[in-house]
Order: sequence, then structure tokens, then C-alpha cells
Amino acid sequence: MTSPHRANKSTTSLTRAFYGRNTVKVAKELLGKILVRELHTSMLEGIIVETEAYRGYDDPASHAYRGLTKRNEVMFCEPGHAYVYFTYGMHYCLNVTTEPAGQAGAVLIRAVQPLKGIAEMKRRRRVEQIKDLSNGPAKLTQAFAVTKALNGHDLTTGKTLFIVRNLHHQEPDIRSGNRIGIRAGVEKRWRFFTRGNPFVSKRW
DNA sequence: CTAAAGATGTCCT
DNA sequence: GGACATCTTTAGA
Repeated sequence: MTSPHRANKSTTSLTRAFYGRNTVKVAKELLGKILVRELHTSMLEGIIVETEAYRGYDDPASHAYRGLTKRNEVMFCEPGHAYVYFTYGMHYCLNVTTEPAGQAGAVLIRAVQPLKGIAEMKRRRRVEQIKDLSNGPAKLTQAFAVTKALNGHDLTTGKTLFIVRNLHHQEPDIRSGNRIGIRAGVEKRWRFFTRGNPFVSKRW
């Protein structure tokens, strides 16, 4: 089997214990990890270079701020699951759930650096420039074929979508900034990105 | 039931 | 820098 999921111990999925911690901490530590998507015909990989933390009752920008709803229920469940939501009538965004079960939290994956399956990503995105493939939250879900069908998917046991450590990767130089596209909670600096990486969606 | 906003991307000027 | 596409979800009447 060529699946990186079981290639060896150091490339197994991040554990539930990793995800089940403070959301801001998890958001920072996800930088440099590898997002893996296995399709029937191809395997897609990308290095996570930009994330944002969203918590619960203390975070007015969060979908979970006003409590449990049908849409955000995954944010309140076990950590290590995919929270995928549909927005602006046409886009999907991918988050990973955090904090202990019962406590809301999720990290939005905002950008990845394409690593494998670039031809497939180009086909899905209908663009030629590699830099345009996954430098934004809705761009990467399109490139990685992530839709609402994956909402609630367990990233720690699933084989079609998961996140692994990057073996040959030095610790990224992490920068923080204000979260993008929100109206409330703008003062929190809960956006994290790898300094200088060209696939970060925006920089300042 | 109705309305308005939305964790965005693309194209245009 | 701004318009606009497009539709689900949520809040409020």
C-alpha cells in the first residue's frame, strides 16, 4: 500500500490529543503540517502555511459564538474532525475542530503550499499558475475537492482526508495578524502564517 | 415567513 | 479599489 497514512510511524495522522487543546495553540502548530487528500484517481498534498483560530462564547467572530446550531454542531463535538461550511452561495471552507468535546473551537485552514497532485489541482481549479491553486480558504477546498460531504469527517482515523507531520521540515517562522473577512472580534490577532511564504493569501 | 449577512473569489476599471 | 455572483443559514417578525 502506498498510502502515506500507514507508510511509517512518523507520517501517521495527527492525534486527537493534538487537536483537543487550546485553539490558538493548535492554529499555530498546524503551520508546516501537511494536508493530505486521497481521491480514487490521485493523491493531493499541501503544506499548511496560513490558519485562523475561532473559539466559542468568548469569540464574537466565531460561528459558535451564539451557541449550538445545526451548522456549527461539529465545532462542539470531539476534536480532530473536519468542519466544512458553505458560504457566499458558492464556496466551501475547511476547518479542523479543537478543544475538548463539548467546548467549541475550530481552526480555519486558509492556505496551503501545493506539494503533490498539482496537475489534478490545476484541473479542479481551472487555473494554470501554481500560486493561484490554494492561496485562500475557498481556493484550497476547490483544489482539494473538499465539500460539505466531508463535514464531520474524522481526521484522526479517516483515510481520504487527514493531516500529517512534515518529516523534513524546519520549524516555520510564524507571524500573526488580524483575522480576515470578519466584522466582530477584529482586534484578536488569531491569524497565523509562515513568514515570507508566497502561498499566504494576504500579507502586511 | 422574510430578510440580510456571510471566516470569498473573480473580473473589471 | 470596487462590483458582483449566488444560496445557505440564522435571526427576527
